[in-house]
Amino acid sequence: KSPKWAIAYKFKPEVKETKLLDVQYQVGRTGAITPVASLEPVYISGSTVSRCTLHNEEEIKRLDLHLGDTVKVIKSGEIIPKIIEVVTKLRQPDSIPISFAPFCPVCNGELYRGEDSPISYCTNTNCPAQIQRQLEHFCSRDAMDINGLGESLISRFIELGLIKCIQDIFALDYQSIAELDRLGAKSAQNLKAAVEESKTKNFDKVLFALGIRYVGDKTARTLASFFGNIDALLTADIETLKSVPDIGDIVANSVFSYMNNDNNKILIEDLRRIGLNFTFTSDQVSNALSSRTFLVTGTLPSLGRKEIEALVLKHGGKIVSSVSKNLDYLIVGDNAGSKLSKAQKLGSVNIINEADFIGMIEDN
DNA sequence: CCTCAGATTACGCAGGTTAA
DNA sequence: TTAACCTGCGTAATCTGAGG
Repeated sequence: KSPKWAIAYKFKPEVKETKLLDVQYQVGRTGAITPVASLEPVYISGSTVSRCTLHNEEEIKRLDLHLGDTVKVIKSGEIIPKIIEVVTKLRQPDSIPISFAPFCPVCNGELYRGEDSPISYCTNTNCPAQIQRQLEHFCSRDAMDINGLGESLISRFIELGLIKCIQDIFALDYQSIAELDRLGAKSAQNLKAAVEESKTKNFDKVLFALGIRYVGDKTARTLASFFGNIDALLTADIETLKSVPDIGDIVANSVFSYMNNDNNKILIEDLRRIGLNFTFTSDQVSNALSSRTFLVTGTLPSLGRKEIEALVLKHGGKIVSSVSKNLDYLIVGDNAGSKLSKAQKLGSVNIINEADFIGMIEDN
């Protein structure tokens, strides 16, 4: 068995030194506080790096970061910036050690960090940052896919008081939006069309969009197809939830408490009234790919990845998110990266192209 | 207890669209 | 033409849940 670093460092990464200018704290959808380093921009392996995640409090301690420190930076896998260490001999003697944010950087709410968790969470459920991230998640491509309503527009709409909660997305006043700076009649019309389009999304996307803790896109689909509709989920007890394949104690409890929270019940009823889809419609047309797993890497000649992934599901196959011995087929396009080399190394994965894949399903 | 995969959070680039 | 923004492509690190 090869050690982990053999995959991570296929090429010896380029190491550059730069300065730590600041540490900012981001608040995620779940309230997780993530420290991010602001760096003096430095050119490494083909692009300029100016920010770098520090993951959590322990990582800051491990590196023993001080403000203004000179740090060594690499791009892991040629993509993701990482601080590997501090050049301590260049440290100013009076420099201040970085201490983790004592409160939520956005709402000043108390932070909570569990006994054996390295991650701190903002405990204020009304934290504006959390609400903004929840809205972004709801509109995002893999959820309701409301084209045009991204990070910056959501932030503007919140500031203008146009949006306070998910329901408000469906009650926007497009005439006043058309008069906003840098928007116009065309933008407003596009946005309206995108919001309407989202009402046709299948139940699994809606369930994912709600942003229930531990329920990502795959778990959402599992739950949607098992229960079939929201009422079955709303009334499911813990035991029933745990009986679903791939659902264990923690996820079952997370779903149960979401479904039994009064605010969430109101949200679901409002969205149902607005016309969102709370019943799962199977779009499966054949069993040609049943019990086989697929993954796409690179850019395919004619189909987008989302299209391929939809086709796999339609024919009864399963999409996985990483290369492992459980992967049956890797569909490879141009500019494939580390997934291809990992699959070749494993040897057990069938490596195919778009045409091969089409061939597998075309008689159905 | 161990292994694997999913969930979450993160960064960079190219390219398209739209308003100004 | 340009600025601003979004989309859609690529990726890693970390933690943690699920299940053998």
